[in-house]
Amino acid sequence: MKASMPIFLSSCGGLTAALCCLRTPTRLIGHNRIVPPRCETAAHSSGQNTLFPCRAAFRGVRAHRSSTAAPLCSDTSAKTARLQKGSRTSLSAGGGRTSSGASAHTPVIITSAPVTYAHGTTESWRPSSDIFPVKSRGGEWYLGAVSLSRPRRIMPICVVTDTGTQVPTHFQRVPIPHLSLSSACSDTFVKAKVLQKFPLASSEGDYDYILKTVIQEYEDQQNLPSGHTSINAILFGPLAKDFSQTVAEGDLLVLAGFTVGRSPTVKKDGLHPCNLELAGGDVHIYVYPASTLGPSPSTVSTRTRAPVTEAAKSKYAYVALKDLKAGMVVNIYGVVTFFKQPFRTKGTDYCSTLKITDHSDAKLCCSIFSEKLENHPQIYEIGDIVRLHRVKIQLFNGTLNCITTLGFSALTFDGTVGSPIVPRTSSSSFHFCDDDRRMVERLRAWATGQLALPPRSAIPLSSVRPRMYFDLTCQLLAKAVIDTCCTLLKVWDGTICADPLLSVSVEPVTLEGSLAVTGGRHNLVANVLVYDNHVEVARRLKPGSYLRIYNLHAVPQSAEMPPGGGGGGTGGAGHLAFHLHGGTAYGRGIRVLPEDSLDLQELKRSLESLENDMSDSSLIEWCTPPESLDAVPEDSLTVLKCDHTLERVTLACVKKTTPPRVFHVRARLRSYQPERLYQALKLHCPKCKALQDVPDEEAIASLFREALSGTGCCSEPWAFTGYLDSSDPGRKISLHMCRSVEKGAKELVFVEGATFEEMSRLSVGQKSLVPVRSSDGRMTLLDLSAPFLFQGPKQYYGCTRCSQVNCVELDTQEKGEMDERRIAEVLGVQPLRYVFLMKLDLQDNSGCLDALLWNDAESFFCVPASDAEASQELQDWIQQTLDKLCPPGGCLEERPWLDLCLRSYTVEESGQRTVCYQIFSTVVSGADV
DNA sequence: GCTTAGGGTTAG
Repeated sequence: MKASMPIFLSSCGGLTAALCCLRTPTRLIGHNRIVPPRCETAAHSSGQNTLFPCRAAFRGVRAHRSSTAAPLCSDTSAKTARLQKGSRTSLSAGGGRTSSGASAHTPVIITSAPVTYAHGTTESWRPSSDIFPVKSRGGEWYLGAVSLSRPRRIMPICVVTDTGTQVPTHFQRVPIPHLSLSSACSDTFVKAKVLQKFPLASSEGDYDYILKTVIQEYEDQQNLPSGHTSINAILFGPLAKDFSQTVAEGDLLVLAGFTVGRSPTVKKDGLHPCNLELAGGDVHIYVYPASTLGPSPSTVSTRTRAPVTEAAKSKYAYVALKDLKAGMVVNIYGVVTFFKQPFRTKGTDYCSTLKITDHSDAKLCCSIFSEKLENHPQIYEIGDIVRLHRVKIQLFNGTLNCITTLGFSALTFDGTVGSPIVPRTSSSSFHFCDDDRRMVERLRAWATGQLALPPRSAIPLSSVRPRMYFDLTCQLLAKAVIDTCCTLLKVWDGTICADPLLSVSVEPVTLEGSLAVTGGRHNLVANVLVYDNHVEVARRLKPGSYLRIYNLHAVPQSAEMPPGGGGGGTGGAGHLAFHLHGGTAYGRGIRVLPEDSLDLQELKRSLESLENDMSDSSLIEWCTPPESLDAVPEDSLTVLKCDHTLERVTLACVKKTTPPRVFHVRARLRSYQPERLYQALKLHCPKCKALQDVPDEEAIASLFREALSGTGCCSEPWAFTGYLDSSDPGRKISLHMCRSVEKGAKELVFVEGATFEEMSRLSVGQKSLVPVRSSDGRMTLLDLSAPFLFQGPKQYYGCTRCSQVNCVELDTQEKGEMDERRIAEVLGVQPLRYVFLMKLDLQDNSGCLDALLWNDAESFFCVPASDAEASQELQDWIQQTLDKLCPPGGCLEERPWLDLCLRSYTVEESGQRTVCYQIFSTVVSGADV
């Protein structure tokens, strides 16, 4: 006898069995087990630290991406000459420029290096259409055909003198921090200032010349995204030569037609991990000479901006701290020995408290008042050097201190000997000269020899011990408001704490940011609880930014926390939580460190070595905002039905996280198993979790034939028995009705002596037929590998393990109809449930992933599996659906996108843990209408 | 125009 050996689905099983079953649907697999997800409803309920990336973290990004074609320059005054709408520039061969519009509407750009043709040129022209295409229409510049002529050598570098010029509206600006290896470069541009231009170099490769330049995102946007704002751009060939001749440091560029490559110097220069490569005819560069630019945009810190004036001698006098007297208004220099980040006073201002000393060995406490945070000195650590202008010396409690007076300003410098002397300031205009440089160097050198100066207190997470107070330099990954006086910050610094870290989970919707970049690695993420006055600062922090948190307290948990309690914290005794207590004692506070801060070097090294350990894609994950996925214009063929709002992530991101988790992904269906639908239909025992194939008809027919031999008389007290002629001469088919027929169970008929084919024919239009055989004078069911119940076209199976059938004794007290469940119960049969089980091979731009379609498969197709089993029409419908999701023969790029809700979970089999994924809460479009 | 703070651990 051919019997189905089931696959078992229980709490200790594995995925492989199910997949085996998919691959070899008619072969029977025994005693393997599959784990259904332990966490059926909420991935974060397991107590693990789970994160659901929140859209809010990228709000700024989206806002930016939607605003295409921002004016290149803010000056769009009426003096800007423009072409009339629809007009076209043409230039005569004989000399003077002619235009279909008035001369007042002549474009004032146009250059083709090495000779620049600018507004008012007397160069002679003739029509040509093969030159750098520029067209002005409605006041905007387009890349399109234009008839300018007499090009000598036409290169795609344009010097723009019209400050109202705009880029074509279909071009989209990409902020440099958002560039990644996977960036789509067509119809995009970057807008950046030339920080550094290296000398033109000759090259032996495909190009004769090569030139490197460092450009920086042009800071004219509110909420400039965090990340690397400076990037290397490499120009090749004639372009490099022209760039060398045309462009100067300080110029503003608009670059289009570039490609993005990996920067080989990222470790050395600490700039963007990618570089821009510019070669060939697709490249277009608009150059806005520094002289034509207005004042620098003011929305972003100008900490690295070059001073406006630089002279050898200072026009300011600085007083040594030992020479200060009460009542003086002075300019001073000092080395910071204590400081508090600006905090709100009871008055109108923020106050920074600092204590400084200098080579005269005097000490001075300073109170800096300003209602603008940017006017406060940007002090990152003890040892920094400050220059304070116009402070008033006063006596308080017998000691001198100083406070700000009108005209106060501050510069801050890193205190490390030998490091670049770059003043930190928000002021666009400040005086800085060689005297200042010498003063900073002198104070640095002096401070280095001062043992009395307090040590710097920033340490990595790996050095943190329980109960310590310390300063942490870190990157903010995500944050969540806990209540009005507490905010949670999830941070990391790339090092692993020796003590286990407390894990704090919060409602997914409240979390802003993403932990995806950590790849789900344990003990990397510190949970910082920020209290009281620091909540205001925390509210302004953007995930991805770099922070220094001062006087952070490592607090070991005293006892095991109750599951789900205590604000979602999990972890046993000794797990470290980090508290930034209220108040400003010991300089407690938070400071955002700029991307290019020297103070971030160690952190970046740690994060870099982590990244090297992880796949390259992790970098791309971090650099690529999820909005790039949103940009996919196609509609999805599936619809999410879940009630949670999750940031959509890539499949690579899904694979990097630790289960259990829930994700939203958008992917294409590369293939699916099994290929034949009937093989996807399984029988599942809800009791023992066994999963088995639906027996094929031949096997069932064989069971029925075997049962014929046992036919004989039995002594069941049937209420009624009728007989039918069978297809075999002499064989009768008995139809028994039990005594309960008198009570209403009349549609339950026991059929003895029928073949499977006869049984199938008999069941047409019948409510409930149960095939039986006689054994030792008693009536019993057939082997449970055959259906135990026929209802019209539907056939029901029982679990051979869990059913307890002896003889059929149907002396029930039933009244009315019995459904299949009740019939099974009365017969002692544990019914099996029809289920779908498929493996979908998904792919997106980041990679591929196998996901099971199982528990939610019926709702995915909106077809009950038991109905599909009996309905050719429904099976055809499912097959057509699968053909739509994964058109046979088509290439992957042509396949539709599918929005999917995925859940990850772990299964354990033979001591091996495997991560599995299932599709949930997803419905094929139109299936549910 | 004046005031604010005036260092020195929360107690979650």
